[in-house]
This record gives sequence, structure tokens and C-alpha cells, in this order.
Amino acid sequence: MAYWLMKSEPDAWSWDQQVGRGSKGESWSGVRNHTAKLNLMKMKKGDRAFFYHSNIGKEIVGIVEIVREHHPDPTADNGSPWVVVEVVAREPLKTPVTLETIKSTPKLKDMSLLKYSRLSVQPVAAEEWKLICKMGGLLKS
DNA sequence: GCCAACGTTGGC
DNA sequence: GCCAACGTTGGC
Repeated sequence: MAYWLMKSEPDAWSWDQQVGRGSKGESWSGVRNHTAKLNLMKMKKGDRAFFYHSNIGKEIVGIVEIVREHHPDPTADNGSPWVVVEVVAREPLKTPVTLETIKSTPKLKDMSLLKYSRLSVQPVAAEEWKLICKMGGLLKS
């Protein structure tokens, strides 16, 4: 299983809204960056992703599961290359893990979140995933 | 509100 | 094909 991190400004789409969608999930639309798009296309059903609030909060607040692999983004022009995946909220972090905390954790200094701060869909290494889950108060699974 | 990083556009 | 101008993201 692969791990990812997906950013959303809570003003536009928040974790609470994602939770509100329940098992219906939601299309992750609006990605308009080719690197992010390639990451969407690598996602497999069953992969997990951190849900990160950018701008407001600046913290990882929950975990979503990829429930449908990439298909054309209905919000993009016909014939455009953009894609969406569908995600379902799985569980909130008991304690959100903030950007500040991540920056001050030596083992997380190589995270894409810090290196490529503008990339909205990015991979997370398995060790990083486990550590952040632990820091967020979740038992390792 | 500012600005660094970085992607895109368009003139040449 | 280069690069200046410009737009967007996202942290501060």
C-alpha cells in the first residue's frame, strides 16, 4: 500500500466537509499541476492519504482512503489531461500534526511537504506515515 | 499584506 | 530555445 498527502484549503474543502460525505466520498477535483496529477494517477484503490489543511491551520487533520482510481476531472475542459480520484474519510488524527511540528522533527525533514511546499498531492514514505500516525495519537496499524 | 518558489506564457 | 513577465500557491 502506498501513502500520500493531499492538501486542501479548509475554506474551499475542509476535513469536516469530507467527513460529512461519509462513505459516499468525494472527488478530489481541481488539481491543475502536472506533478500533482502524476501522483493522482499513481494512486491505487486502498491507498491512504493524509488530509492536510493549507493556509488555515497548516496541519494534518485526518486520513482518507482512495476508493476510486483516477478518471477525468469533470470540472476540467473536455479533452484536458486533468484527473480526479475519489476519497473517503477514514479517521481523524486525535491530535492534528502541525507544519511547525513536522519542521521541528528531524526524521521528517525530508518530507515533500517541506521540500516542495507548493505541491498539492505528494507521496509520503512509510516511515514518515507511521511516525506521523504515532504523533497524531493513532495506534500503528 | 508580503514575498519566495515555481509554473506558464509569449516575444524574440 | 531562451528568458522576462506574470500568475498562483502557501508560509509567514
